[in-house]
Amino acid sequence: MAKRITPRSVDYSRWYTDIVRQAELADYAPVRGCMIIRPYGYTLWENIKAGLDRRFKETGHVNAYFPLFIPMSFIQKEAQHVAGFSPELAVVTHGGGKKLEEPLVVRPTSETIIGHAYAQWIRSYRDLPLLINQWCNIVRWEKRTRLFLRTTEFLWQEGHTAHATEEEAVEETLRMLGVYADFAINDAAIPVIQGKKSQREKFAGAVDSYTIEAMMGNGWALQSGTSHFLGQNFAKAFDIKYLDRNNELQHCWTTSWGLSTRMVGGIIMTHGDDQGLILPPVLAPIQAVIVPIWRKEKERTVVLEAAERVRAQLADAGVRVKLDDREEVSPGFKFNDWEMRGVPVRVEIGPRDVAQNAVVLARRDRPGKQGKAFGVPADGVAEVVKALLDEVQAALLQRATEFRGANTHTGIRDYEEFKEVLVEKGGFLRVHWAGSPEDEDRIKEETKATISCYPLDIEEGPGRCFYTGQETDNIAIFSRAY
RNA sequence: CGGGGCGUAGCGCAGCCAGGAAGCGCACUUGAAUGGGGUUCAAGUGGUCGCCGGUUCAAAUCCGGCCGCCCCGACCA
Repeated sequence: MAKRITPRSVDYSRWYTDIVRQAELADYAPVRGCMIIRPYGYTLWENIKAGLDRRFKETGHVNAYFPLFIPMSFIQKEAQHVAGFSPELAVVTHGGGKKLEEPLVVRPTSETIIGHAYAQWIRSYRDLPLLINQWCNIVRWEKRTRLFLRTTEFLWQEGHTAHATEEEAVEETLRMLGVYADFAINDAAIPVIQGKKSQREKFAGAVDSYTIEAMMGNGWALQSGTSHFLGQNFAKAFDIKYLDRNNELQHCWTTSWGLSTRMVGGIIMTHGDDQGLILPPVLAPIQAVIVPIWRKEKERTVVLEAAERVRAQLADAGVRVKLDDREEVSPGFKFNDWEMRGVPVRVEIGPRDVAQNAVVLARRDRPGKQGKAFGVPADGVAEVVKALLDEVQAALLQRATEFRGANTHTGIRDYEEFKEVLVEKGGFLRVHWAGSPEDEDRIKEETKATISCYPLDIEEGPGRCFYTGQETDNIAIFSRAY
């Protein structure tokens, strides 16, 4: 078996691509920048969807579907929006063999077409708030693409809400940011920082953009979900108005928030190691895999019977389990194969185990013998496995949190030190910041680092900006970013 | 869109400079033995050499054009 993963230390991008291809998450499509999401990768996405969708419903949102095609004129109604998205639009100019009167944009996001609908649906304050989400595909003509992280077409959800007051809309924006953070931390085991985007990095058309930022295994930041306070920008562009209690016509305040298949890339780069993928149990398509081991034909039968009993026991307990009864590959091969695919827990059953009515359990997050428990009684193994899955879930979050802590640098006093730390250590540089957008641009040009966010929770007191020397309360996190 | 690299079997590559029978490793198929950390042996299957054109008796190889992919930059979830 020649399947090998390029070690992270040799080439981090190749390591990433190797995992995506070899774990069969996705393949390149015949069209540039597009990907085929394979069943294993798609099941992971389905589990992400389930975790988010449940949270959306719990917070009062409902799902709907809006069209893929958006009239070009819609995109042009909001000045910032059109400026931001024009370069990456895919446009349909012909239909049914004829040139269209008005070109249709393949949705790069749906604020405009949803705004159009909201303008018709909303009449009175009694219609508010309007809380709708949609799951769909998106097309943005990106110059440079990478599987899951940035593809020409991707899958996501986009929530779009309309509110009577600014306060309510801001509250919604932050509530959904919190929902994303809760999902990332508890389901994906990815510690994230909730923060505000700099004006330079915010969504085209938003008043303020908020983000959950995660640290990848190479120290780079990944914006893993965003929530936008849109003010009245789109309400004004699309005439989304309501009559308030005093019978006065008011513009609505709107929000939008999205999380995409990029999250899959985040999971890979947060947890994976040189053996391959490591999936958090809550989201893993297969939570436990059973590898039977035998020598002789007689052993084969009893081992497979025992393995099947364990499989049934786990399945009944609600564990997503697979019995790998392939005969053409050796147990050793299967160990490596499932490790590469990131399955959190492996159950090994051989003749010796059957003899003592026991199994061997191995956890993916601890390689080799350290992660193995021998002689686990087969009766009641389901409870043990479930507890182990919880343990692995917690351990992944803890490890990622410690990694982020170890690679977050504070107390940087000046620009020289900033550059030195960035080059030598990388990771997040958490600094006092009072610079202008132009300063931000200059730093990006000189160091490639950007402001990944202004974190919302700040323990630091006032301090001196490392760049301008000004006294400030404001904290920024700089880093290289995807 | 600029810089670099690469297109030969499913994957990774050699062959090209110096034109003359399309090869190697892995994967795949079949059989046998094996099976507690990437098993071994044997026999097989599989190719419009990225595409189009040119030179030549003869092109994977030389010449011209085009296309695609990967990496690095400017732009972005």
